[in-house]
Amino acid sequence: MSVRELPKAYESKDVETYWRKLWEENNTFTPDMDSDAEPYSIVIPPPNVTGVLHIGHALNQTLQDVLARHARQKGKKVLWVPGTDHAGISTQNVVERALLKEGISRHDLGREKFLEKVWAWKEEYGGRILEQIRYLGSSVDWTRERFTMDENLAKAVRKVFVKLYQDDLIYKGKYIVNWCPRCHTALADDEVEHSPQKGALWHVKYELEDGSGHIIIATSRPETILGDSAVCVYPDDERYKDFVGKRIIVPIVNRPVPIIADRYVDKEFGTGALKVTPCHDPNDWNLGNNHSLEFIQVIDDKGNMSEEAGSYAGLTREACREQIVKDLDAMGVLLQVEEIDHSVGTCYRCQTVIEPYPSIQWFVATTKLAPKARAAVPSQIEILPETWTKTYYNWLDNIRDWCISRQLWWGHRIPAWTCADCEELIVSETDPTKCPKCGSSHIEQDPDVLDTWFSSALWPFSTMGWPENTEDLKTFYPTSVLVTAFDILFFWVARMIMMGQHFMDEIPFKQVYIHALVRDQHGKKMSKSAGNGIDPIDMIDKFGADALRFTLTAFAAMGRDIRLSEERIEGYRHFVNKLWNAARFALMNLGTEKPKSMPFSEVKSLHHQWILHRLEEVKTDSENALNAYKFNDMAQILYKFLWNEFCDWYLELIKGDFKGSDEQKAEASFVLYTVLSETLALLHPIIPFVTCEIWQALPGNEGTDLALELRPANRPECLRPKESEQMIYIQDCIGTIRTIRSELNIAPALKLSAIFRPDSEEQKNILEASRPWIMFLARLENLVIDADAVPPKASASHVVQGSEIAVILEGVLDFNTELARLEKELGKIEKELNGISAKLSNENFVARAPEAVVTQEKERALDFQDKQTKMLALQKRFREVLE
RNA sequence: GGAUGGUUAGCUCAGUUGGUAGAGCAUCGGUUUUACACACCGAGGGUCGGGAGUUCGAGCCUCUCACCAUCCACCA
Repeated sequence: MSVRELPKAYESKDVETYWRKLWEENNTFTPDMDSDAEPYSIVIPPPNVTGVLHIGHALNQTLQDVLARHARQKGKKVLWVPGTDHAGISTQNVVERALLKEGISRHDLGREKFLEKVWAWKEEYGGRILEQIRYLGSSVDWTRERFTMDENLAKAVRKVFVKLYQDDLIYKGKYIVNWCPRCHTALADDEVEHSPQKGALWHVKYELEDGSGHIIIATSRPETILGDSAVCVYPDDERYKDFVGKRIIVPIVNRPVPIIADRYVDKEFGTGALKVTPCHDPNDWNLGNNHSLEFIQVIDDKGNMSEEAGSYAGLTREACREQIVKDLDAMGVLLQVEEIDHSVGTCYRCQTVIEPYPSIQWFVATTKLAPKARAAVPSQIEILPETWTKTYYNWLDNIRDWCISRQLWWGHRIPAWTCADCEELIVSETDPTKCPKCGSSHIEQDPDVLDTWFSSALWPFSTMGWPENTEDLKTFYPTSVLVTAFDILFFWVARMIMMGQHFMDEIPFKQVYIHALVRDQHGKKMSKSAGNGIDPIDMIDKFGADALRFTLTAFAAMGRDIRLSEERIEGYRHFVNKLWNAARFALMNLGTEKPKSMPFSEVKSLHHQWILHRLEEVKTDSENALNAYKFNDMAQILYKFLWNEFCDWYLELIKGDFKGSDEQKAEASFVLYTVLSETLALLHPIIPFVTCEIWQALPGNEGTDLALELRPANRPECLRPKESEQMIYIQDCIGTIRTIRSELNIAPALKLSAIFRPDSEEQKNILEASRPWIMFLARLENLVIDADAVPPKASASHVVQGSEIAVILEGVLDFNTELARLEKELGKIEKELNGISAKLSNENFVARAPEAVVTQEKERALDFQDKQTKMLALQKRFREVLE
């Protein structure tokens, strides 16, 4: 590779394409298994194979990449596993919809043909989201790409299922489950989303069979009246006490049913009497079992009224409700319609209203696995931010068994068979050919597949080759950290912990970092349907991947959601460009030779000492920030250093050096090269493309890849707090003159004269040494440094750290303006002094505050008094000019 | 109903054992100072949601109220 020169403007597109290709062709991010380095591993939260990269993925990817690249820089053996999830319902829906456009349903094709179609779809479009992840520059190991339906992962799934079954942790049974009539499958409790909706309570009169009275029942689902098999009241309820044990007539169907009593009923709600429909409500299901009631199923698997519904059979549940309400009204038993707000469960994939539906399903006894998973936090697994720990506990403490069977075709088919002859249930890792009990070959595999999250729960070890005891597994399990959003804490994180504990005898990750959800400017969750989404690919096209990455990193404060807008990304594009131009400036001055290195102890000039000192601080601070997962702090520390210190001051200060002596040039070249190189390395985890591009353009780096370089080591000998303070003093002096210029509206081109009156010998020396900088940066033509100098009356002055700075204004401007400025400044000082003296005159403060605080306040008071005295003198002098 | 987070400059947000309120963007004024107008120099702008308490001292700790989010549970 030859040296590639930096064009005048940063062109993200070409640069990103170049490096992406290079990294992939060289397998740059495939770990060296022979190395003895400390392992560091992350598994990607596998996005749905149907997915399109959204901004949340981009955040998730960026943070993981920052961690992975940083770990690599620390010399660790890093593995970051990429892959996708087969996403049962979503994918099946997508393919079904596509087929429907051709007028074909999956039933027309049959299971086998349909699955072929899904696989074909996956081959064609399933790589899309990984393709998009590539655009972000994620340093994953592409040679280890996984899919939850890969052969080996399927093997893992079967082994896990069989083992859990043998351990009595998987069981099969008939239960009322959440059923999506549109997707035509069961859903787990946490796959049901509750959304508030306007509804009604219909008050319906039920007559007692013996004619001795009636009970008014309030129901929000009148269509289920058809399936009523009891009326339930609270045991001691005065209103209904005498009715318990009698029979009551269900209207419409005229069915006599028992009146039962159960503490489950809430006396306060509605009329305090509950109609019981065991087949269509989970609570009623329990009542039905406990009280041995009749189970009458009036709604079928498609959400339509069944044969049991008599004349209503065939109607949709919505149409039936309408009709029944009319009929009840006609019969005169509908007494009242009360509007209510309640929440309705909907399918998290298609938003169809969930129907509680009794059916035979498979369950994982998560109630038994939960206590151990709970105990792992925080002793073995640290959840960050810590506040999520409580949420995690809360969920596990209230967990119910996990329904894992789905009535879909796309997914891991349940490895269970039933013998048609003897009804033996066979659960096996390998496909059986005959019944082990009766020897019959008439065996049928269970038609259901497993919940997508079942295979996802195995992801940390299945991707590494389990159940084989592979090198990957030995080296990289448990993984170092899991980075994810909180919305899948339950779906995924908790279940991975359970499975890891059960099958690996070890937790799957040591830390869980929960990052923010990305919202729009108004705090709304970004979504395609709301139309407020920011497409990361668009942003990359417009501003570059680095700009997007830096933005996301800078916004990733712990425990807070991110409100993102395009302007923010554009803003950080400026930062990338700033870095680019700083590098161009450096290259211009450095030439083509790598500067000759020198011992840092021989770096004598104040500005070099200062920037090297600051670089050390930045190394430490940014590292500490990242170790604490304070990504935003890390980004900000680097941003400010690069822009406000390196560019705004250091590059300006060395302009003179490059016009100066050979010695000056050599020193400046060496320090500039060092600081730029190391800053690039520090920034690299956040903005890999631009830093790599600049790096390879630096003399001596031809053909090298910054992604493979170690993080610059600390150099304690470069820490020079004292010299750093001195540099800041010089900056303050220059700033003061600039402020005077600006406030008095002095043309920038006009060169001025100034008198500095240092407060000490030390200050004098510093000022003398910095004379060229002050003259250049403050645009002076004449500078006197002398404690005894007397500034002319016509001058504007200011006090910096005890030294007076006077800008001579001889015939330059309006003196009233300067007087006004002085007065304003004096006002500020007085306000400060009042505050401090109020404190110091407070006996309690002096007596009780720590001595250091009191001393500090006293010193501040002295400083301000000194400043005040000097400025009052100036004011006086100035007034004399005006007279 | 239970829980969590938030309320700080016009906007988006930092603020680490309580000790001088910060940044970026936006605004305003000025600038062809040979890396960068995606820039440079400078300025203005906050009774830290309301109230009470603890303390010498509160953006930070306690209580309370309000509003905005979010999660969990759910009543027929």
